[in-house]
Amino acid sequence: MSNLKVLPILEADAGDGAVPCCAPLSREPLGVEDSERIAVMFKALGDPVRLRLFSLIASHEGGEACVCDIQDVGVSQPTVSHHLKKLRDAGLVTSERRGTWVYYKVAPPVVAALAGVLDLSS
Amino acid sequence: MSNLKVLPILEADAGDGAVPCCAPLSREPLGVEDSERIAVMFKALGDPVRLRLFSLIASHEGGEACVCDIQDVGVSQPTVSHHLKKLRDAGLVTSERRGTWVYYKVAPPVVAALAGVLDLSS
DNA sequence: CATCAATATTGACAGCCGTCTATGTCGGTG
DNA sequence: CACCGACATAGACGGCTGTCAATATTGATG
Repeated sequence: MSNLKVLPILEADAGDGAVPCCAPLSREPLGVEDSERIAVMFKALGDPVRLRLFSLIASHEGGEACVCDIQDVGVSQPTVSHHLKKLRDAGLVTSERRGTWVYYKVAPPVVAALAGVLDLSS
Repeated sequence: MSNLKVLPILEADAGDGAVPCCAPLSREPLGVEDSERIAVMFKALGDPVRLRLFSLIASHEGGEACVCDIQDVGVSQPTVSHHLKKLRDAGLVTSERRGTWVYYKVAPPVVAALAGVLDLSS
């Protein structure tokens, strides 16, 4: 059995605990290119509102959430939309329109990548 | 045996894989307070130069590095110093003066906290 | 004490970022 | 087609951030 768990969202997607993006932080220093790519993800999570939005999406039933479910974070609706766009541009979430509503969910490869950076692969 | 590894730096420090700071991102939404505290860490890692500096410290022999060992990241010396201060203010690293040199190392509780946020505790 | 090497601090400046209001777009409904 | 609700985009604005050159501080060394 696997003692190693990542996000539930990921478990349904792939059984590998492999590092999909780059070397772990603690093994060898990040190259310039890797650091730029990964910093984009950390930067996106580096705002309290965005972190809460991401958390709300990740913890929502089914691993996805409608904007209307998560938009009560203390800022205006356009600001929420702006932050969700940033999360999407950073590759952390994906969005899909279904009728009137837009659903966001955590992008599967991403959290695995972050986990890999923190050295969880072995 | 433990299938679960965190940073080597941490392994020597504590055997627990417990969550030291807050609920994992994927289980329940982060509170306002938690999100602000954790966002500080992500934000500090959200700059390519700081991420490289952190990686250089984490991957350096003994888990610590002198500034002179890691300051070749393409920016001026004051800028390196500025970034190291930011990492320290974010609680990601600690610094210690030994003679002429200043040594930085990864703050043990921190990476465990980040790992906890990404849900690696169970 | 004078000097040097390693690191930190200060001050300045351009550019990015988070926020808002106003407005646009798109789908559903009558 | 007209209207409404959900969400996105545009534009503006104040504040923060990354960078540098210049200077200060701190410890070792002669």
